Amino acid sequence: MLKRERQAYILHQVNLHNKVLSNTLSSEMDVSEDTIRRDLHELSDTGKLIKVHGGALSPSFDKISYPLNRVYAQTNKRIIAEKAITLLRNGMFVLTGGGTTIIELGRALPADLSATFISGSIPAIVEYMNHPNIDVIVLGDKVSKVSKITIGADALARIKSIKADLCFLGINAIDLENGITDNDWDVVQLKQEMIKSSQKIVCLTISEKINSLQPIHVCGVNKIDV
Amino acid sequence: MLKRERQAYILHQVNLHNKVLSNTLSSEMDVSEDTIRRDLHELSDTGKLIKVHGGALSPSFDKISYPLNRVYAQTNKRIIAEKAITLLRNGMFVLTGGGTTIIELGRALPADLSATFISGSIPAIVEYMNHPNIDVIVLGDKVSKVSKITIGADALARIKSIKADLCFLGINAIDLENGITDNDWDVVQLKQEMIKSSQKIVCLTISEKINSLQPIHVCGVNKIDV
DNA sequence: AAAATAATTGCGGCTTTTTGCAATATTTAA
DNA sequence: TTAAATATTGCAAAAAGCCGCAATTATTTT
Repeated sequence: MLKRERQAYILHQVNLHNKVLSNTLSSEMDVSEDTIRRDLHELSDTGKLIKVHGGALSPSFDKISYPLNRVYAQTNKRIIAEKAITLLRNGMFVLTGGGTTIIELGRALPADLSATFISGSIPAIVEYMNHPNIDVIVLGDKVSKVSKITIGADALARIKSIKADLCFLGINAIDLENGITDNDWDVVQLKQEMIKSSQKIVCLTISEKINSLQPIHVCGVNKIDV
Repeated sequence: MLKRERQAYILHQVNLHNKVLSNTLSSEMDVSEDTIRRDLHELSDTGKLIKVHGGALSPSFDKISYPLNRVYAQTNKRIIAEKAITLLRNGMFVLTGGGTTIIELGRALPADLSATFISGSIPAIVEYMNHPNIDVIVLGDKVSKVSKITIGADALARIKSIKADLCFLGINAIDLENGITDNDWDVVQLKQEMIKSSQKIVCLTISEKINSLQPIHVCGVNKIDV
Protein backbone atom coordinates (compact mmCIF):
# COMPACT_ATOMS: atom_id res chain seq x y z
CA MET A 1 0.00 0.00 0.00
CA LEU A 2 1.35 3.36 -0.99
CA LYS A 3 1.93 6.02 1.60
CA ARG A 4 -0.46 8.38 -0.08
CA GLU A 5 -3.20 5.79 -0.19
CA ARG A 6 -2.71 5.10 3.46
CA GLN A 7 -2.99 8.73 4.35
CA ALA A 8 -6.06 9.16 2.20
CA TYR A 9 -7.66 6.22 3.98
CA ILE A 10 -6.79 7.68 7.36
CA LEU A 11 -8.30 11.03 6.41
CA HIS A 12 -11.42 9.35 5.20
CA GLN A 13 -11.82 7.46 8.44
CA VAL A 14 -11.22 10.57 10.50
CA ASN A 15 -13.75 12.59 8.58
CA LEU A 16 -16.27 9.83 8.78
CA HIS A 17 -15.94 8.79 12.39
CA ASN A 18 -14.34 11.83 14.02
CA LYS A 19 -11.74 9.69 15.68
CA VAL A 20 -9.21 7.02 14.75
CA LEU A 21 -6.95 4.84 16.86
CA SER A 22 -3.36 4.15 15.86
CA ASN A 23 -3.53 0.46 16.65
CA THR A 24 -6.73 -0.04 14.68
CA LEU A 25 -5.25 1.63 11.62
CA SER A 26 -2.03 -0.25 12.07
CA SER A 27 -3.73 -3.63 11.97
CA GLU A 28 -6.23 -2.62 9.29
CA MET A 29 -3.49 -1.64 6.88
CA ASP A 30 -0.88 -4.01 8.17
CA VAL A 31 1.92 -1.57 8.85
CA SER A 32 3.69 -0.80 12.09
CA GLU A 33 2.23 1.70 14.52
CA ASP A 34 5.35 3.74 13.96
CA THR A 35 4.36 4.30 10.38
CA ILE A 36 0.85 5.27 11.37
CA ARG A 37 2.19 7.72 13.90
CA ARG A 38 4.39 9.27 11.25
CA ASP A 39 1.42 9.53 8.90
CA LEU A 40 -0.70 11.13 11.57
CA HIS A 41 2.09 13.52 12.35
CA GLU A 42 2.35 14.62 8.73
CA LEU A 43 -1.40 15.01 8.34
CA SER A 44 -1.52 16.91 11.57
CA ASP A 45 1.24 19.24 10.36
CA THR A 46 -0.85 20.19 7.36
CA GLY A 47 -3.88 20.66 9.59
CA LYS A 48 -5.92 17.86 8.09
CA LEU A 49 -6.46 16.24 11.46
CA ILE A 50 -5.56 16.66 15.09
CA LYS A 51 -3.17 14.19 16.58
CA VAL A 52 -3.83 13.00 20.10
CA HIS A 53 -2.42 10.31 22.33
CA GLY A 54 -3.36 7.00 20.75
CA GLY A 55 -4.80 8.29 17.51
CA ALA A 56 -6.27 11.38 15.90
CA LEU A 57 -9.39 13.50 15.79
CA SER A 58 -11.27 15.34 13.11
CA PRO A 59 -10.45 19.04 12.96
CA SER A 60 -14.06 19.95 12.18
CA PHE A 61 -15.03 21.19 15.58
CA ASP A 62 -11.75 21.45 17.35
CA LYS A 63 -12.29 24.94 18.64
CA ILE A 64 -15.77 26.31 18.61
CA SER A 65 -15.76 30.01 18.27
CA TYR A 66 -18.47 31.87 20.01
CA PRO A 67 -19.94 34.76 18.07
CA LEU A 68 -18.81 37.44 20.44
CA ASN A 69 -19.68 40.99 19.73
CA ARG A 70 -17.85 44.03 20.84
CA VAL A 71 -17.36 44.08 24.55
CA TYR A 72 -17.70 47.23 26.56
CA ALA A 73 -14.49 48.27 28.32
CA GLN A 74 -12.74 45.16 27.08
CA THR A 75 -9.23 46.28 27.88
CA ASN A 76 -10.15 47.05 31.45
CA LYS A 77 -11.89 43.73 31.79
CA ARG A 78 -8.80 42.08 30.45
CA ILE A 79 -6.73 43.72 33.15
CA ILE A 80 -9.18 42.53 35.78
CA ALA A 81 -9.00 39.01 34.36
CA GLU A 82 -5.21 39.01 34.50
CA LYS A 83 -5.31 39.97 38.15
CA ALA A 84 -7.93 37.37 38.96
CA ILE A 85 -5.80 34.67 37.42
CA THR A 86 -3.09 35.16 40.00
CA LEU A 87 -5.48 33.72 42.58
CA LEU A 88 -5.68 30.39 40.78
CA ARG A 89 -3.67 27.33 41.74
CA ASN A 90 -3.40 23.91 40.13
CA GLY A 91 -6.04 21.44 41.23
CA MET A 92 -8.56 24.03 42.37
CA PHE A 93 -12.31 23.70 42.00
CA VAL A 94 -13.59 26.97 40.65
CA LEU A 95 -17.21 28.04 40.44
CA THR A 96 -17.96 30.87 38.02
CA GLY A 97 -20.95 32.88 36.93
CA GLY A 98 -21.43 34.59 33.61
CA GLY A 99 -20.88 37.99 32.13
CA THR A 100 -18.33 39.53 29.84
CA THR A 101 -15.70 39.91 32.52
CA ILE A 102 -15.85 36.22 33.30
CA ILE A 103 -15.52 35.39 29.62
CA GLU A 104 -12.46 37.58 29.48
CA LEU A 105 -11.14 35.58 32.41
CA GLY A 106 -11.75 32.37 30.48
CA ARG A 107 -9.75 33.70 27.57
CA ALA A 108 -6.87 34.79 29.71
CA LEU A 109 -6.39 31.49 31.51
CA PRO A 110 -2.82 30.21 31.23
CA ALA A 111 -2.36 27.06 29.15
CA ASP A 112 -0.52 25.19 31.87
CA LEU A 113 -3.18 25.65 34.54
CA SER A 114 -4.93 22.42 35.44
CA ALA A 115 -8.08 22.97 37.42
CA THR A 116 -11.79 22.22 37.40
CA PHE A 117 -14.17 24.96 36.32
CA ILE A 118 -17.85 24.72 37.09
CA SER A 119 -20.28 27.05 35.41
CA GLY A 120 -23.69 27.43 33.88
CA SER A 121 -22.70 30.20 31.51
CA ILE A 122 -22.58 28.87 27.96
CA PRO A 123 -20.13 31.47 26.61
CA ALA A 124 -17.85 30.91 29.59
CA ILE A 125 -17.96 27.15 29.11
CA VAL A 126 -17.02 27.57 25.47
CA GLU A 127 -13.95 29.48 26.56
CA TYR A 128 -12.97 26.99 29.25
CA MET A 129 -13.26 24.13 26.77
CA ASN A 130 -10.50 25.62 24.67
CA HIS A 131 -8.02 24.99 27.46
CA PRO A 132 -6.55 21.50 27.33
CA ASN A 133 -5.79 21.08 31.02
CA ILE A 134 -9.02 22.36 32.41
CA ASP A 135 -11.89 20.09 33.34
CA VAL A 136 -15.19 21.74 32.58
CA ILE A 137 -18.37 20.92 34.45
CA VAL A 138 -21.63 22.26 33.15
CA LEU A 139 -24.50 23.12 35.43
CA GLY A 140 -27.48 21.86 33.53
CA ASP A 141 -30.88 23.50 33.33
CA LYS A 142 -32.91 25.75 31.13
CA VAL A 143 -30.88 28.39 29.35
CA SER A 144 -31.87 31.99 29.88
CA LYS A 145 -31.75 33.73 26.51
CA VAL A 146 -30.90 37.03 28.11
CA SER A 147 -27.95 36.07 30.25
CA LYS A 148 -26.92 32.89 28.37
CA ILE A 149 -26.73 31.08 31.65
CA THR A 150 -28.58 28.03 32.93
CA ILE A 151 -31.16 28.91 35.55
CA GLY A 152 -33.60 26.89 37.58
CA ALA A 153 -33.99 24.41 40.37
CA ASP A 154 -31.66 21.85 38.87
CA ALA A 155 -28.77 24.24 38.60
CA LEU A 156 -29.39 25.50 42.12
CA ALA A 157 -29.49 21.98 43.53
CA ARG A 158 -26.29 21.09 41.78
CA ILE A 159 -24.47 24.10 43.17
CA LYS A 160 -25.62 23.16 46.66
CA SER A 161 -23.91 19.81 46.33
CA ILE A 162 -20.57 21.43 45.50
CA LYS A 163 -17.86 22.80 47.73
CA ALA A 164 -15.61 24.95 45.57
CA ASP A 165 -12.28 26.49 46.52
CA LEU A 166 -12.95 29.67 44.68
CA CYS A 167 -15.86 31.52 43.15
CA PHE A 168 -15.50 34.13 40.45
CA LEU A 169 -18.55 36.32 40.25
CA GLY A 170 -19.20 38.88 37.60
CA ILE A 171 -21.46 41.48 39.12
CA ASN A 172 -23.91 44.06 38.01
CA ALA A 173 -23.83 46.63 40.76
CA ILE A 174 -22.11 47.05 44.08
CA ASP A 175 -21.98 49.68 46.78
CA LEU A 176 -20.84 49.75 50.36
CA GLU A 177 -24.21 50.15 51.91
CA ASN A 178 -26.31 47.69 49.88
CA GLY A 179 -23.62 45.26 48.86
CA ILE A 180 -24.09 43.39 45.59
CA THR A 181 -27.35 43.96 43.79
CA ASP A 182 -28.73 42.66 40.52
CA ASN A 183 -31.74 42.83 38.25
CA ASP A 184 -32.55 39.23 37.43
CA TRP A 185 -34.31 37.12 40.01
CA ASP A 186 -33.08 33.76 38.75
CA VAL A 187 -29.51 34.91 38.40
CA VAL A 188 -29.59 36.25 41.93
CA GLN A 189 -30.68 32.84 43.23
CA LEU A 190 -27.73 31.27 41.49
CA LYS A 191 -25.25 33.79 42.76
CA GLN A 192 -26.45 33.34 46.31
CA GLU A 193 -26.02 29.60 46.11
CA MET A 194 -22.60 29.99 44.56
CA ILE A 195 -21.54 32.22 47.39
CA LYS A 196 -22.74 29.67 49.94
CA SER A 197 -20.89 26.86 48.19
CA SER A 198 -17.50 28.50 47.93
CA GLN A 199 -14.63 28.95 50.34
CA LYS A 200 -13.56 32.22 48.83
CA ILE A 201 -15.56 34.75 46.83
CA VAL A 202 -13.89 36.93 44.25
CA CYS A 203 -15.90 39.68 42.59
CA LEU A 204 -14.80 40.91 39.20
CA THR A 205 -16.07 44.30 38.20
CA ILE A 206 -15.07 47.41 36.35
CA SER A 207 -14.88 50.52 38.49
CA GLU A 208 -17.94 52.07 36.87
CA LYS A 209 -20.18 49.52 38.59
CA ILE A 210 -18.96 50.49 42.01
CA ASN A 211 -21.49 52.61 43.87
CA SER A 212 -24.35 51.66 41.63
CA LEU A 213 -27.55 49.99 42.66
CA GLN A 214 -29.96 47.41 41.24
CA PRO A 215 -33.36 46.27 42.51
CA ILE A 216 -32.54 42.83 43.91
CA HIS A 217 -30.19 42.20 46.77
CA VAL A 218 -27.61 39.45 46.39
CA CYS A 219 -25.41 39.76 49.45
CA GLY A 220 -23.54 42.21 51.61
CA VAL A 221 -20.01 43.30 50.91
CA ASN A 222 -18.83 41.37 53.96
CA LYS A 223 -19.33 38.09 52.09
CA ILE A 224 -16.80 39.07 49.48
CA ASP A 225 -13.17 38.16 50.00
CA VAL A 226 -11.56 39.90 47.03
CA MET B 1 7.23 -1.82 -26.92
CA LEU B 2 6.97 1.77 -27.96
CA LYS B 3 7.06 4.61 -25.56
CA ARG B 4 3.60 5.77 -26.61
CA GLU B 5 2.08 2.36 -26.18
CA ARG B 6 3.67 2.06 -22.78
CA GLN B 7 2.32 5.36 -21.58
CA ALA B 8 -1.09 4.59 -22.96
CA TYR B 9 -1.07 1.31 -21.06
CA ILE B 10 0.04 3.06 -17.88
CA LEU B 11 -2.78 5.57 -18.15
CA HIS B 12 -5.22 2.80 -18.76
CA GLN B 13 -4.10 1.03 -15.63
CA VAL B 14 -4.24 4.20 -13.58
CA ASN B 15 -7.75 4.96 -14.67
CA LEU B 16 -8.79 1.40 -14.05
CA HIS B 17 -7.29 0.83 -10.62
CA ASN B 18 -6.64 4.36 -9.42
CA LYS B 19 -3.07 3.39 -8.73
CA VAL B 20 -0.04 1.75 -10.29
CA LEU B 21 3.23 0.52 -8.87
CA SER B 22 6.50 1.13 -10.65
CA ASN B 23 7.85 -2.35 -10.14
CA THR B 24 4.65 -4.01 -11.35
CA LEU B 25 4.65 -1.96 -14.54
CA SER B 26 8.33 -2.60 -14.99
CA SER B 27 7.95 -6.35 -14.95
CA GLU B 28 4.66 -6.34 -16.88
CA MET B 29 6.19 -4.49 -19.78
CA ASP B 30 9.68 -5.75 -19.29
CA VAL B 31 11.49 -2.45 -19.15
CA SER B 32 13.66 -1.00 -16.42
CA GLU B 33 12.11 0.81 -13.52
CA ASP B 34 14.05 3.86 -14.63
CA THR B 35 12.07 3.96 -17.81
CA ILE B 36 8.81 3.60 -15.96
CA ARG B 37 9.85 6.39 -13.68
CA ARG B 38 10.59 8.61 -16.62
CA ASP B 39 7.20 7.77 -18.13
CA LEU B 40 5.42 8.53 -14.90
CA HIS B 41 7.30 11.76 -14.62
CA GLU B 42 6.18 12.88 -18.05
CA LEU B 43 2.58 11.87 -17.49
CA SER B 44 2.65 13.63 -14.18
CA ASP B 45 3.97 16.80 -15.82
CA THR B 46 0.98 16.88 -18.14
CA GLY B 47 -1.33 16.23 -15.21
CA LYS B 48 -2.58 12.86 -16.38
CA LEU B 49 -1.64 11.23 -13.11
CA ILE B 50 -0.01 11.98 -9.81
CA LYS B 51 3.39 10.55 -9.23
CA VAL B 52 4.19 9.33 -5.76
CA HIS B 53 6.99 7.37 -4.19
CA GLY B 54 6.71 3.86 -5.59
CA GLY B 55 4.21 4.49 -8.32
CA ALA B 56 1.40 6.84 -9.26
CA LEU B 57 -2.20 7.61 -8.42
CA SER B 58 -5.18 8.75 -10.40
CA PRO B 59 -5.54 12.54 -10.47
CA SER B 60 -9.00 12.18 -8.96
CA PHE B 61 -7.25 11.03 -5.83
CA ASP B 62 -6.11 14.52 -5.00
CA LYS B 63 -9.44 16.13 -5.71
CA ILE B 64 -11.12 14.31 -2.88
CA SER B 65 -8.19 15.28 -0.71
CA TYR B 66 -10.54 16.93 1.64
CA PRO B 67 -11.07 20.56 0.77
CA LEU B 68 -10.32 23.13 3.40
CA ASN B 69 -14.04 23.14 3.99
CA ARG B 70 -14.60 23.29 7.71
CA VAL B 71 -16.98 20.38 7.88
CA TYR B 72 -16.73 17.20 5.88
CA ALA B 73 -19.63 16.76 3.46
CA GLN B 74 -21.29 19.89 4.77
CA THR B 75 -23.68 20.35 1.90
CA ASN B 76 -24.97 16.83 2.28
CA LYS B 77 -25.39 17.32 5.99
CA ARG B 78 -27.32 20.46 5.29
CA ILE B 79 -29.70 18.54 3.07
CA ILE B 80 -30.19 15.94 5.78
CA ALA B 81 -30.90 18.70 8.28
CA GLU B 82 -33.53 20.23 6.04
CA LYS B 83 -35.29 16.90 5.77
CA ALA B 84 -35.10 16.28 9.49
CA ILE B 85 -36.76 19.62 10.17
CA THR B 86 -39.93 18.52 8.45
CA LEU B 87 -40.49 16.12 11.35
CA LEU B 88 -40.67 18.94 13.87
CA ARG B 89 -43.90 20.40 15.21
CA ASN B 90 -44.54 23.28 17.54
CA GLY B 91 -44.47 22.39 21.21
CA MET B 92 -42.37 19.29 20.83
CA PHE B 93 -39.76 18.14 23.31
CA VAL B 94 -36.69 17.19 21.33
CA LEU B 95 -33.66 15.36 22.64
CA THR B 96 -30.51 15.66 20.57
CA GLY B 97 -26.99 14.35 20.64
CA GLY B 98 -23.92 15.97 19.16
CA GLY B 99 -21.95 15.84 15.94
CA THR B 100 -21.62 17.99 12.89
CA THR B 101 -24.88 16.86 11.36
CA ILE B 102 -26.80 17.85 14.48
CA ILE B 103 -25.12 21.25 14.48
CA GLU B 104 -26.19 21.67 10.90
CA LEU B 105 -29.71 20.86 12.02
CA GLY B 106 -29.44 23.53 14.69
CA ARG B 107 -28.44 26.08 12.08
CA ALA B 108 -31.26 25.14 9.78
CA LEU B 109 -34.08 25.40 12.31
CA PRO B 110 -36.87 27.71 11.14
CA ALA B 111 -37.26 30.93 13.08
CA ASP B 112 -40.95 30.41 13.77
CA LEU B 113 -40.59 27.00 15.35
CA SER B 114 -41.29 26.99 19.06
CA ALA B 115 -40.14 23.84 20.78
CA THR B 116 -37.95 22.64 23.61
CA PHE B 117 -34.54 21.27 22.73
CA ILE B 118 -32.61 19.22 25.25
CA SER B 119 -28.98 18.44 24.66
CA GLY B 120 -25.57 18.02 26.23
CA SER B 121 -23.65 19.05 23.14
CA ILE B 122 -22.14 22.47 23.68
CA PRO B 123 -21.85 23.40 20.00
CA ALA B 124 -25.44 22.30 19.43
CA ILE B 125 -26.63 24.36 22.40
CA VAL B 126 -24.85 27.41 21.06
CA GLU B 127 -26.80 26.99 17.83
CA TYR B 128 -30.13 26.41 19.54
CA MET B 129 -29.65 29.54 21.64
CA ASN B 130 -29.68 31.64 18.51
CA HIS B 131 -33.31 30.78 17.92
CA PRO B 132 -35.68 33.07 19.78
CA ASN B 133 -38.62 30.68 20.08
CA ILE B 134 -36.73 27.64 21.19
CA ASP B 135 -36.33 26.74 24.83
CA VAL B 136 -32.95 25.20 25.42
CA ILE B 137 -32.28 22.76 28.21
CA VAL B 138 -28.73 21.83 28.98
CA LEU B 139 -27.80 18.42 30.29
CA GLY B 140 -25.18 19.21 32.89
CA ASP B 141 -22.08 17.17 33.61
CA LYS B 142 -18.42 17.03 32.80
CA VAL B 143 -17.60 18.09 29.26
CA SER B 144 -15.73 15.62 27.10
CA LYS B 145 -12.98 17.48 25.28
CA VAL B 146 -13.17 15.10 22.36
CA SER B 147 -16.86 15.14 21.60
CA LYS B 148 -17.77 18.50 23.20
CA ILE B 149 -20.65 16.85 24.93
CA THR B 150 -21.47 16.43 28.59
CA ILE B 151 -20.93 12.88 29.77
CA GLY B 152 -21.35 11.11 33.08
CA ALA B 153 -23.85 9.86 35.61
CA ASP B 154 -25.58 13.20 36.04
CA ALA B 155 -26.35 13.59 32.39
CA LEU B 156 -27.53 9.99 32.18
CA ALA B 157 -29.80 10.40 35.18
CA ARG B 158 -31.28 13.55 33.76
CA ILE B 159 -32.06 11.90 30.47
CA LYS B 160 -33.79 9.06 32.32
CA SER B 161 -36.17 11.55 33.88
CA ILE B 162 -37.25 12.89 30.51
CA LYS B 163 -39.82 11.66 28.06
CA ALA B 164 -39.16 13.36 24.76
CA ASP B 165 -41.33 13.35 21.66
CA LEU B 166 -38.44 13.10 19.30
CA CYS B 167 -34.76 12.24 19.43
CA PHE B 168 -32.27 13.35 16.79
CA LEU B 169 -29.19 11.22 16.88
CA GLY B 170 -26.05 11.89 14.93
CA ILE B 171 -24.39 8.56 14.41
CA ASN B 172 -20.96 7.27 13.69
CA ALA B 173 -21.54 4.00 11.94
CA ILE B 174 -24.52 1.89 11.01
CA ASP B 175 -25.12 -1.36 9.22
CA LEU B 176 -28.01 -3.73 8.96
CA GLU B 177 -26.46 -6.56 10.90
CA ASN B 178 -24.84 -4.69 13.79
CA GLY B 179 -27.11 -1.68 13.95
CA ILE B 180 -25.63 1.56 15.28
CA THR B 181 -22.09 1.39 16.56
CA ASP B 182 -19.74 3.99 17.98
CA ASN B 183 -16.22 4.48 19.29
CA ASP B 184 -16.68 6.30 22.60
CA TRP B 185 -17.95 4.45 25.65
CA ASP B 186 -19.46 7.44 27.42
CA VAL B 187 -21.20 8.71 24.34
CA VAL B 188 -22.70 5.29 23.77
CA GLN B 189 -24.18 5.32 27.26
CA LEU B 190 -25.80 8.64 26.54
CA LYS B 191 -27.19 7.56 23.22
CA GLN B 192 -28.69 4.44 24.73
CA GLU B 193 -30.46 6.47 27.40
CA MET B 194 -31.67 8.96 24.85
CA ILE B 195 -33.16 6.16 22.81
CA LYS B 196 -34.95 4.79 25.86
CA SER B 197 -36.33 8.21 26.73
CA SER B 198 -37.78 9.12 23.37
CA GLN B 199 -40.98 8.23 21.59
CA LYS B 200 -39.45 8.41 18.18
CA ILE B 201 -35.83 8.02 17.15
CA VAL B 202 -34.48 9.79 14.09
CA CYS B 203 -30.97 8.99 12.94
CA LEU B 204 -29.14 11.58 10.89
CA THR B 205 -26.26 10.31 8.83
CA ILE B 206 -24.49 10.78 5.54
CA SER B 207 -24.65 7.79 3.26
CA GLU B 208 -20.95 7.02 3.63
CA LYS B 209 -21.49 5.92 7.19
CA ILE B 210 -23.99 3.31 6.14
CA ASN B 211 -22.42 -0.13 6.23
CA SER B 212 -19.50 0.90 8.39
CA LEU B 213 -18.66 -0.52 11.75
CA GLN B 214 -17.21 0.77 15.03
CA PRO B 215 -16.17 -1.11 18.15
CA ILE B 216 -19.04 -0.37 20.55
CA HIS B 217 -22.63 -1.38 20.01
CA VAL B 218 -25.36 1.21 20.60
CA CYS B 219 -28.56 -0.44 19.41
CA GLY B 220 -30.09 -2.49 16.65
CA VAL B 221 -31.64 -0.92 13.58
CA ASN B 222 -35.09 -1.95 14.78
CA LYS B 223 -35.02 0.79 17.44
CA ILE B 224 -34.78 3.47 14.82
CA ASP B 225 -37.93 5.00 13.44
CA VAL B 226 -36.48 7.23 10.72
C1' DA C 1 19.98 4.35 -49.08
C1' DA C 2 23.49 6.23 -46.24
C1' DA C 3 24.81 9.52 -42.99
C1' DA C 4 23.79 12.68 -39.48
C1' DT C 5 21.10 13.91 -35.78
C1' DA C 6 17.97 13.32 -32.09
C1' DA C 7 15.56 10.59 -28.82
C1' DT C 8 15.23 6.69 -25.86
C1' DT C 9 16.85 3.34 -22.77
C1' DG C 10 19.62 0.73 -19.28
C1' DC C 11 23.25 0.86 -15.96
C1' DG C 12 26.41 2.10 -12.10
C1' DG C 13 27.03 4.94 -8.33
C1' DC C 14 24.98 7.97 -5.30
C1' DT C 15 21.32 10.34 -2.44
C1' DT C 16 16.82 10.40 -0.43
C1' DT C 17 12.64 8.31 1.31
C1' DT C 18 10.34 5.02 3.76
C1' DT C 19 9.89 1.70 7.13
C1' DG C 20 10.60 -1.17 11.23
C1' DC C 21 13.09 -1.95 15.45
C1' DA C 22 15.04 -1.18 20.00
C1' DA C 23 15.97 1.64 23.93
C1' DT C 24 14.21 5.38 26.45
C1' DA C 25 10.86 8.84 27.90
C1' DT C 26 6.22 10.23 28.64
C1' DT C 27 1.29 9.85 29.23
C1' DT C 28 -2.69 7.55 30.72
C1' DA C 29 -5.33 4.49 33.50
C1' DA C 30 -6.04 1.66 37.41
C1' DT D 1 1.35 5.42 43.47
C1' DT D 2 2.56 1.55 39.93
C1' DA D 3 1.71 -0.71 35.53
C1' DA D 4 0.41 -0.50 30.80
C1' DA D 5 0.06 1.95 26.69
C1' DT D 6 1.83 5.27 23.70
C1' DA D 7 5.62 8.61 22.04
C1' DT D 8 10.13 9.82 20.92
C1' DT D 9 14.62 9.21 19.31
C1' DG D 10 18.31 7.29 16.84
C1' DC D 11 19.61 3.84 13.79
C1' DA D 12 19.91 0.64 9.96
C1' DA D 13 18.15 -1.78 5.94
C1' DA D 14 15.52 -1.84 1.98
C1' DA D 15 13.32 0.49 -1.58
C1' DA D 16 12.92 4.18 -4.69
C1' DG D 17 14.69 8.18 -6.99
C1' DC D 18 18.27 10.89 -9.37
C1' DC D 19 22.36 11.94 -12.36
C1' DG D 20 25.42 11.31 -16.03
C1' DC D 21 27.04 8.33 -19.48
C1' DA D 22 27.20 5.18 -23.12
C1' DA D 23 24.72 2.11 -26.10
C1' DT D 24 20.87 1.49 -28.78
C1' DT D 25 17.06 2.86 -31.54
C1' DA D 26 14.24 6.16 -34.12
C1' DT D 27 13.93 10.20 -37.15
C1' DT D 28 15.51 13.45 -40.31
C1' DT D 29 18.63 15.08 -43.78
C1' DT D 30 21.50 14.61 -47.61
